[in-house]
Amino acid sequence: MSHQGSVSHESPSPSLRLGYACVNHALGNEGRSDRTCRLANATPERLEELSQSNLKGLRRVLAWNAQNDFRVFRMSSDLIPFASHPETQWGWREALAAELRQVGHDAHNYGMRLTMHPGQYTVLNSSKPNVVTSAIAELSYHADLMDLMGLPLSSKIILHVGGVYGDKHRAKRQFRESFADLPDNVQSRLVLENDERNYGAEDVIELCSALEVPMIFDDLHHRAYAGEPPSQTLLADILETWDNQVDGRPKLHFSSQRPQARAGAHADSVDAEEFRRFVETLPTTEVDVMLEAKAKENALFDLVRDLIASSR
DNA sequence: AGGTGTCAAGTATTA
DNA sequence: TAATACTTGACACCT
Repeated sequence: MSHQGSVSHESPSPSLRLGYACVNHALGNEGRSDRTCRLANATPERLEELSQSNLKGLRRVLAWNAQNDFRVFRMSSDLIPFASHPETQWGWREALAAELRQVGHDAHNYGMRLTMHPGQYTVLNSSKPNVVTSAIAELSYHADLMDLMGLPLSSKIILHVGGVYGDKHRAKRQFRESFADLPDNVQSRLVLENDERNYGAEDVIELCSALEVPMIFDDLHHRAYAGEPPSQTLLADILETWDNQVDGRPKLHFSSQRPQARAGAHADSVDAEEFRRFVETLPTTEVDVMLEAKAKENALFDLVRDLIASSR
C-alpha cells in the first residue's frame, strides 16, 4: 500500500490516497486558512482582508501538500468568514473571483482533490424553516466557492443528514424535500455521511440511493453507531453509490478512537493495524481516505511510516 | 504579553 | 434547566 508515485488529475493513481482536514501544523501561521473575527466587528474591509489572508494560507498549504505528495485535502469552511450570514453580505463572490481562480488553478496543477465539510449548524432537514433557509445559503456558499475555483465535480461537499425530531421516517422525507429545493450546483456536489448517533450507514445508503448522491462512509462513526466494524458487503454497497466518471473515486473517512474518551472521539493519530484491516475490507484500494486525526498531516506521515514498517 | 470570557448558527444527550 | 459535544480553538478585551 502506498499513496506515493506521481498522480495526475487526468489519470488518478490506482493506489489509495490519503488526505487530512483543514489545518496544517508544519506551516504554522503561514498556512492558516481559517482566520475569522467576531460578527460585531465584521466590516466588509475586515472580512475581505481575512479572506485574502486565508486564501494565501490555503495556497501555501496546497503547495506544501504537493511537495509531500498529499493529494487530498479538506478546505476550512471558514475560508470566507461569515460568507453566508445575512448581515454580512459584501460581494465576496465578485471581490475574490480572481484569487479563487488562482487557488483552483494551483489545485488543478497539483492534481489535488479538495473537499469541504460544513459545520454542525447546517441542518437541511430541520423542522424550522429558517434553519433550512440558512442551511441552503451555507451550502450555496460552499458550492459557489468551488465553482469559482473551477474545481471539478469530484470536489464534494460533505454533510450529515441532520436531526431525527422523534420521527426518523418523517425527518428523512424532510431531507429529500429540502434537497429538491437546492440549487443545481449544490445538488451536484453534495454527498452524505453517516453519523454516530442518528443516521447509520443503512439510513444514509437509503437516502443516497433515492437522491442519487454518493455516500461518504465514516468508519469511526459506524463503529460507534453499530458497535462493530463494517462488513465487506456494506462497504461494497456504499462504493456502489459512486459514479467514478462523474464523482471521482469514492471517498471515506477513517480515524481511531481516542482512548478513555466518548465513543466517536477522534484520537491524535491513526492506528496502522486498524487501518490495514479496514483497507482489506474494501473491495478496491482505488479510493481516497480522509484521516480525521488531531495530529493532522503528522498522522499521515506516521501512518505511512508504520504501514511500510509493518509490511517488511 | 499573558489570561480568560465569549463566540453565527442546531440537535441530542447528560447532569 | 443548563452544560456539553460535534470536525475545530481563536478572538478580543482586560490587566
